[in-house]
Amino acid sequence: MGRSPCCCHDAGVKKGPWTEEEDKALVEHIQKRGGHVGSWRGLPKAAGLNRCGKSCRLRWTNYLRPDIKRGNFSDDEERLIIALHAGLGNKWATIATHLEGRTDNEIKNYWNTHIRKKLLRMGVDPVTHQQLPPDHHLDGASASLLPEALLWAAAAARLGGLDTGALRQAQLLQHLLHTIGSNNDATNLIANLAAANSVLNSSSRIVPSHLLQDQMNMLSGTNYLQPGYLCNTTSNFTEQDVVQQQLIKDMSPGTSTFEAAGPADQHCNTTAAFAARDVAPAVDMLPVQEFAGLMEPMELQLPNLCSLESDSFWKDLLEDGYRL
DNA sequence: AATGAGTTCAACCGCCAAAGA
DNA sequence: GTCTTTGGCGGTTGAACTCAT
Repeated sequence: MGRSPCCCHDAGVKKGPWTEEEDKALVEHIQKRGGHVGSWRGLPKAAGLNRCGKSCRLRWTNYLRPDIKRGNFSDDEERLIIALHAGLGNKWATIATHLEGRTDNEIKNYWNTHIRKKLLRMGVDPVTHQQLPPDHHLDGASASLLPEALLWAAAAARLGGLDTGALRQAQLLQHLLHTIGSNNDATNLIANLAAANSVLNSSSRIVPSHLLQDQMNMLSGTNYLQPGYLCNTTSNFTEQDVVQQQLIKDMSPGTSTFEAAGPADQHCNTTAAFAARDVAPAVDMLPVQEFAGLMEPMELQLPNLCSLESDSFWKDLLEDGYRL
């Protein structure tokens, strides 16, 4: 025999919205035990609640826990959710572990009510993160792996046990991905990916050659990196981004390539400007030299580059990518 | 002010893997 | 080793709220 049946099936157990009194009883009970719940099944009786243990757990984890952050999602949080969802899919609990004080339920709700609609308005499939065809009818093959997800997986596999140098490489790669996301020229993108591979660490490449080839094959048959996908996705918060604030300072107003960029890209603010100036060299330029020149000033700014995330964040994210 | 449509989000439902008996 | 429960997860619902007419 196993354990006794779950209380959830008991008749007379209250359901629906929680009252203030119930909240108070639950919080006081858990606090009395030093924040340790023990058995959720036994909790309602011990706390004097006519509720199912499962309902108590949900109420505590999604609403009453003291470390839950209230209020609107910040722009950084929104960007992080999109990036994590691109790699992890609907794994809300895993995504929630990367957003301090946010619950999986809250993130799921925010995705379904805000981000999902936003992406659809932009013509981006919120499931695959690929651009929808003009008629918005997806074919089955469009659910292929993302370039970003593939790169993350490759980076994670490559890094294994993280050290400072490897972490730095990952940060640079992350920034590169963000930058090239606003570039509409697949040829230049491939050239710069190859360059990045060479420059980041010539003795220990982040992106294995065969995966880079996969990227090239994928990009040649996809419209994922259409103008403004990532930069439009993030267009309402990149102004606050530390990296881009730095880039604004670096930009000279009369830079010809910036002025030559289309209105849509200019709308994408500094990310597009950065891409137009530095990451989209003519095909006949030497990509390695171009990229080396690009990375040099960035490396000096590294302490600010990923101010949003801690080292453990990156380690966790890379491990998630590896498990994909 | 009344009403209906649209939106939000707390809570529930059902499934599954892990663990206990 | 098998059966059963528990805890956790993702999907879904519906009451409350907001907005437009």
